[in-house]
Amino acid sequence: MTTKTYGQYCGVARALELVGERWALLIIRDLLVAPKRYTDLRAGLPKIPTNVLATRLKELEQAGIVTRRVQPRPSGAIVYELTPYGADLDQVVLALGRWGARSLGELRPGEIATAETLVMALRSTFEPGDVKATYELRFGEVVVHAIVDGESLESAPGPLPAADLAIEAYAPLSPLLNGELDAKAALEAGIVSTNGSVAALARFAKLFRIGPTPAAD
Amino acid sequence: MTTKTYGQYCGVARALELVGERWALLIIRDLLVAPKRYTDLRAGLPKIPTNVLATRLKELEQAGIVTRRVQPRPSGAIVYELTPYGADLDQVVLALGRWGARSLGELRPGEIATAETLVMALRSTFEPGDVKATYELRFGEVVVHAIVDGESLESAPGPLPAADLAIEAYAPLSPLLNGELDAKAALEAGIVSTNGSVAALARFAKLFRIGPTPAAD
DNA sequence: CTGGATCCACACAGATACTG
DNA sequence: CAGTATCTGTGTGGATCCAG
Repeated sequence: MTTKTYGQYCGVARALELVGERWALLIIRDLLVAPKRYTDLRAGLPKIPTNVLATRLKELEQAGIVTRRVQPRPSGAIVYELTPYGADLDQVVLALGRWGARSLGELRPGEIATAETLVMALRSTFEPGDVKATYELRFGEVVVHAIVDGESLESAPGPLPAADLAIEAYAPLSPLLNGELDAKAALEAGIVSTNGSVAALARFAKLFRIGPTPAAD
Repeated sequence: MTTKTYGQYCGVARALELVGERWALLIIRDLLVAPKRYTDLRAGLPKIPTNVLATRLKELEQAGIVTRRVQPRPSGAIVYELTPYGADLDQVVLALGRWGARSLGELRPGEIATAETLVMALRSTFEPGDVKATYELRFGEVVVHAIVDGESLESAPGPLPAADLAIEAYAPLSPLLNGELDAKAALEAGIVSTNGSVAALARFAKLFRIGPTPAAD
């Protein structure tokens, strides 16, 4: 947003001037998971017009939120990465995701779920405790993992072959993600399948606030 | 946003579809402080085109975020109020305000500070403790108060005559609001004046994470 | 193939005037 | 007070094209 100000001396207004334009926070969401190239961003946001993506990246770079880096040869690739300042938007994105997930109903036609979305969903619903465990979560082609060690969570795209619990989730994912269904019921309803015990699944569900009544078997 | 979707099965994307349009979160910010009439909203957002305000209110009402209520006679006034669902956006607005406040520099020409902004700034920087105190904060015409009782904070527009500490703040407010100046230095630099002790001011600064090194005298 | 730039059509925002 | 109407301009969407 170049000259489009809200005319308010206010943190909320300033934030919206910087990252309030269309697509900006979705680009940032994807960069919060990992640095990415232009093409990776396009792949994760298939509906973004290429000129809008290019414009946003320039604006975000100008605002000091994103840096554009050219990889050393031979790759020579151009990588977009969040600055520490931009990375501080994680709390904003997580709060938005928590709130918006409640309005997630059925997967609508033409709508996609990416690994970045699943990673942010896990991060936004994580509740620190004293559990130590590793998980792999699959949703069709999309595979992410989570490594929980007490207070800390590390979640990223990709499998985790040695995971304590591997979960296969099917659409609709929303009842699972926003607490309308508990883990045991989800298993029985065939919404998830797992190669672990129901107890392990319930522990997973509790860690990530999935399901209103995490049941142990 | 009626038919403008991001094509992503994602809480962040859904949230942005609901409240990501221009002015929407600023309207919500003001309604988080208190229910308001159309004219009150206009007064707090002088730069919003009236047709945009009307459109947003209709969209937010349709989305179940805002309700439109007609007061009983004789007032007959129309009041806009957040639903519980809409009120849950407080964490989003507070996170945005915290992040954006860091980019708040000088008060720019034509820019205004409202009571709603100050209230949200206090709420977003509050750190629970075991302090029990009341404050009145004045910034020109704008007056807000804060009542702290341990974990709980109640902050709203308007004075609080019996406040333990009354603070008069002058522009630029930003060094005070985003931690570039400590309370004692702010007092000495004439950025604030107070009818309380420096110790009380330092306690206020610490409660609201104002200033890097809350100094006691 | 990556990393964009260019062009066009249009919906939405901005500004202002007007009304029940 | 609480909006609607109208006009204009810019940002967005969508498609295509281009250079390294």
